[in-house]
Amino acid sequence: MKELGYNPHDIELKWQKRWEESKLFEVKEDNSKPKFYCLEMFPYPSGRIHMGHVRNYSIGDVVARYKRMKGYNVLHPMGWDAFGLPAENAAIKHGVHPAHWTYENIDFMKKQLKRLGFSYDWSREISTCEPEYYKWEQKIFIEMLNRGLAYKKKAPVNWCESCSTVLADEQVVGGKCWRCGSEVEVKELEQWFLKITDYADALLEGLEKLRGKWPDRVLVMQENWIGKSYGAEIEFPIEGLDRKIKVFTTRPDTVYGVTFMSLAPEHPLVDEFLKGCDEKTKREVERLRKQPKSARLLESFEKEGVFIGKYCINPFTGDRVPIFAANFVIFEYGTGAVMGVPAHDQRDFEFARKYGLPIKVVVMPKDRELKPEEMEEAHEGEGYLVNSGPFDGMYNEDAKKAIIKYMEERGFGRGTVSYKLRDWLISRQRYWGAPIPVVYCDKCGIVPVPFEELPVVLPKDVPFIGGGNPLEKVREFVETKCPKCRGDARRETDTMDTFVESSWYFFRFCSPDCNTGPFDERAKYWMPVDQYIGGIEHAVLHLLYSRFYTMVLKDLGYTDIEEPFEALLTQGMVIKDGAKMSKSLGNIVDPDDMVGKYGADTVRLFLLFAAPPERDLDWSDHGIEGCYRFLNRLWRYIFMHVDDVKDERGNIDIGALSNGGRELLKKTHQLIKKVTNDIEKFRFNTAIAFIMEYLNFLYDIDNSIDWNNSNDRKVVRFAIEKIALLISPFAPHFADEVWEKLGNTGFTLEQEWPTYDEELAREEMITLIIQINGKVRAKVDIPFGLPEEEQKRIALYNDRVKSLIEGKKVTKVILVPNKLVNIVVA
RNA sequence: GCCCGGGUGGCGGAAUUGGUAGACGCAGGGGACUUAAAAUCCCCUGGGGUCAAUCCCCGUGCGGGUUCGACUCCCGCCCCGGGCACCA
Repeated sequence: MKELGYNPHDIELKWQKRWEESKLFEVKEDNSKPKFYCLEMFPYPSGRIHMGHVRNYSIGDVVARYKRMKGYNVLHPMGWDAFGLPAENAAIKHGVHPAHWTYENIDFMKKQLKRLGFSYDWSREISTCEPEYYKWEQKIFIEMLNRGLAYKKKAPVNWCESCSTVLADEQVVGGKCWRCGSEVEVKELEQWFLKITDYADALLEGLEKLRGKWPDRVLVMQENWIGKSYGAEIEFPIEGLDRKIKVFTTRPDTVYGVTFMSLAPEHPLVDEFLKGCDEKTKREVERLRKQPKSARLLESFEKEGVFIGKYCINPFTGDRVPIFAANFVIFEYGTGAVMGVPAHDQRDFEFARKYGLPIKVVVMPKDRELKPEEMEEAHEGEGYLVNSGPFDGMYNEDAKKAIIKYMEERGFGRGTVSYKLRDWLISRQRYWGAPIPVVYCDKCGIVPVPFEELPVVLPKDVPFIGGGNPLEKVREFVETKCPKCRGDARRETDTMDTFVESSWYFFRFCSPDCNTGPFDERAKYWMPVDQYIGGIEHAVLHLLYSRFYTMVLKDLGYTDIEEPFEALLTQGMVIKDGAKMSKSLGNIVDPDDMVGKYGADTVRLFLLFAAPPERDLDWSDHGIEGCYRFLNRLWRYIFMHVDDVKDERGNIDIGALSNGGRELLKKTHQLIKKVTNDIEKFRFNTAIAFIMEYLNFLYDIDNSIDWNNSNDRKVVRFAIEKIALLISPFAPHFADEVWEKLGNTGFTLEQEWPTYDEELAREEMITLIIQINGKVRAKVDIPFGLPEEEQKRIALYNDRVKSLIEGKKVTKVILVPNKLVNIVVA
């Protein structure tokens, strides 16, 4: 018997070659099998794969391989989110062309992924920077433009100076750029937007369908982001002018308590009123306007207002109400105007106290009497209306409805809803992105590029010197003819946000070679994605945009799918020494080093074993050592016995087994059951733990196996074969090597997932726990399934129990059959 | 402030339709093998008590409660991570 050491490097390269040669991972539509679309978020080709990628893709590979063995026709593609700023920054810094930089990275990272042995159908690989890809993105954009879903407007937008481009709201995190972390400023610019707000309700309702299949926190984050609130619009006439101020409020029940009005400093009415104001007031308002938006949005920021000399009339009371420009009012939210009710809104309360404005109580709590002069804070809770004319005495929740009805009948207000979600700003003033396919003509205005002329190809020859979009400097690109009138025209030089590419790439994977549209009927077979796996950081970015795009594609007639991702798994970060791996902390562990040292199977196994997928994973150099030891130990066991059992095929005669053989058979069925159930629940860590436990068991009973008994040997063969199949999703190279050593042909991936026999998996002996008053006092091994009375009797007549309960009164005996007896004594 | 997670040995983590707390791995200690080391194999390892035990007490962030029995359920807190937040 020769015993060779475990050599992951040789084994892994051998199987990777064979998988590739046999096109094992390539799939076609096949109606005879149920389909399963398993997708992991595709990477940005930044240069090297990092441990977070490896974790993400290891999880995905378990799912894809397991489902394949379960008989599904599995689509498991991979590609590149290839447009983006780092490529362009590299060009400016090092003088390499972004395309060159990107393709080199793709090349390198693809090799890394292949070396890890993931089961991707590489024939479907896509890179979003290719004209064959973004051509369709441009077509969809034009269709959106034609439907009014894409539009251009001048608006205050987020500007990142260090990236020298604008950002969408979702891409500003805590006032900082999501990519580079530098402070974002507000600029007034004319920009392209996508009308995601048209889909606010659909996006919200869609979340209901995803409940239970997406993590709750992602649903909550999207819900918060959409920020739907119910309320009313109320119109306040302006004194001495035939104009009205429209406010949005969620508390129409407090309208009788309005004592001032506040407008966002940017509100157009403020400009009008300022005309009649003195210089000091003008300067004050100007000062408020100049306060940086990011600072203004902090709760701790001082609330300031300026009286701008005008009054409006409360349509309910006829009261004269002074109008302020106030820095806490956000122009973009609601109507940019807020009615001030100091008695019932904390912020208004503070404002009123600061500027000496009256406080009028209109909602009285049940249990106490509010007196304005004694109040220390606003009463924002429930109560009954007072000082509210015809609504006095009404419970405030009922009053909301009654007041809305009242003003709707009289025409100065109505019930409405408001959203926090704003339209998606997609223009980027950078080169390395998909060109926005429109031209500007002095005569015809904004003209979309006709379909036949797509794609608008990104010119290759541009100067990368930094400072502004290089496309503007390319005359051959900018100077063009108007598609309508053929006159001189200017081409749009903004490119699209790279989140646009990733909003529909999962459709493209279904038919990546389609040249008649973004995708074809094959998408109907594959979509939706059955299991999507990626980081939580995309909760309101990519995952929201993709849902929006899918809905748009449905409305444009491209698909019937409503939600792109049927189920979502968000994996945690890989951290080291309590912090996220980063260059600055110097705690990066490079996957290549680990693969070089231990092999891909060990690296994958460790990432799956060290923590459940959704939780953060602490990288441990010792921990991976343990997984390597485990594979070595498993290898040794198998090669100690493989020659003895290799030819022992055929049915096992259970009656002819030794005790050891019978035990092993039972434990093997338990193994199949445990691993199967755990994978179904994404509990890969406990599945692997049980395989480890099983291996310890194999060593323990090695001497109890009757090696002269052919049936015992058959059981050992059975055990080794099942291990190979069960470990295949976690350590596929190892699995195929074992499979082959057993004299089998083909790949484990092509085998059926093992099934277990409930009867054979059952323990015939169980440990009965005997408690007295809830404390464990004895344990006794008894056969499974004894009559209940018998189990109680065994407990009560146990020697130790007898001595402990002697002289005491047994008041109750509780039995959990085959598990536990609790004897309650007085 | 509001909304989600989470708090279990020296560490990563097991165990919840309420039923042996600490599986598995790491680290640590002891032993075997070896001239030696590495590798491997075996044993021990939550805290405390007792000469010792197959014994007793304590123990799942804290304080109460429900229950024969609580890591698990309920009430009130504390701490950590994340999201939202002057949103009218």
